[in-house]
Amino acid sequence: MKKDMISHHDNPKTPLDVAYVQGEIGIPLSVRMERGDLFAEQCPSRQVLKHVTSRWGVLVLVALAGGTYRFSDLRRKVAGVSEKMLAQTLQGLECDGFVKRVSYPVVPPHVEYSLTSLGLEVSGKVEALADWIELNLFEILEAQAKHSQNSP
Amino acid sequence: MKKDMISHHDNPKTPLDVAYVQGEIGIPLSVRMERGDLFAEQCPSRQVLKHVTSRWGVLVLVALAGGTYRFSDLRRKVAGVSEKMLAQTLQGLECDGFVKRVSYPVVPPHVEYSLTSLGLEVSGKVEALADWIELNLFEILEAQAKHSQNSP
DNA sequence: CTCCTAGCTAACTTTTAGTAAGTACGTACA
DNA sequence: TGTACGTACTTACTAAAAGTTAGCTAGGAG
Repeated sequence: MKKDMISHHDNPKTPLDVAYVQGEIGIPLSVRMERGDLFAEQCPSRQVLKHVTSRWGVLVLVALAGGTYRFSDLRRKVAGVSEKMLAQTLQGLECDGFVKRVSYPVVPPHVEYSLTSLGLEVSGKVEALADWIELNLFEILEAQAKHSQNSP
Repeated sequence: MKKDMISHHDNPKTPLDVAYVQGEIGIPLSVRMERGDLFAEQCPSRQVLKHVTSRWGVLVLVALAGGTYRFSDLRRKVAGVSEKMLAQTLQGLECDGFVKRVSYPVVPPHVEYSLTSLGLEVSGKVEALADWIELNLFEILEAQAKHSQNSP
């Protein structure tokens, strides 16, 4: 029976979904006027969200809100990040237009990273979230402790 | 020489870091008064951030801002999420005290999920970020396109 | 007697993150 | 002359996480 073959990956449902899978992105003005929809499975906004909210993406955006950094300085600031993941994260944010990369052709290499105006905007949102978590951390830890009492 | 043995994992530096690795969390009032520090490698705020900004965590928090949902309704709303990941995400958010789970002992099972007051607060921050991305999606897509021109 | 439902969990596969090592190349030091 | 250094990466490998599929529960409908 074929109708039992419905898998976990349901087909796209929204008009935007249909547009996305048909590769119509970037062309029609009617679509360009609409906003993204994160609840739509195929919406490219999910990729952007992924970059922004990735483990290191958040910290890099918050760090760069403080100004221009070199690669190694950024790595020191964002404690725990590996060179590979920092490079990968920065590339992701750069291709989304959030981060500007300026490379000077000298030896040893000198590369500066900073936020674009678009990046400064997301950074603000991300920083608000980060701040809230930092401020309410101990309230959260108390809630965690209370929760683990119920199911030890 | 031992000082050459500095690995990628640098030792904790901040006072909070030291407190965290020594397991002093939850006890001293002097620390309880301070806020978390996401730039500190060992700070528990990073775990909370991970739950909140996880791929499905964001979407679940935004969805639940719209009210109380059952498991399956949530799964329909958050298109693309598997049962396993939804369960895992909800458990993470529940143990951080953001989500309240109410289970009715009936067959078939009936479970309702909603935000706590703490959850409503983070949800606000997360929603602001999500909204910004949805609103500015096409500006971002333009930046992406411009970027891929430079390096095809 | 069999299937259906809702909300999971266990076993397995695929994707992603993390670790260590290597690359480039001009300068400084031995 | 050689070799060690510094910065910003990349590559190869391994550990961890996410995704997929299948199964469980127990009462009610057919």
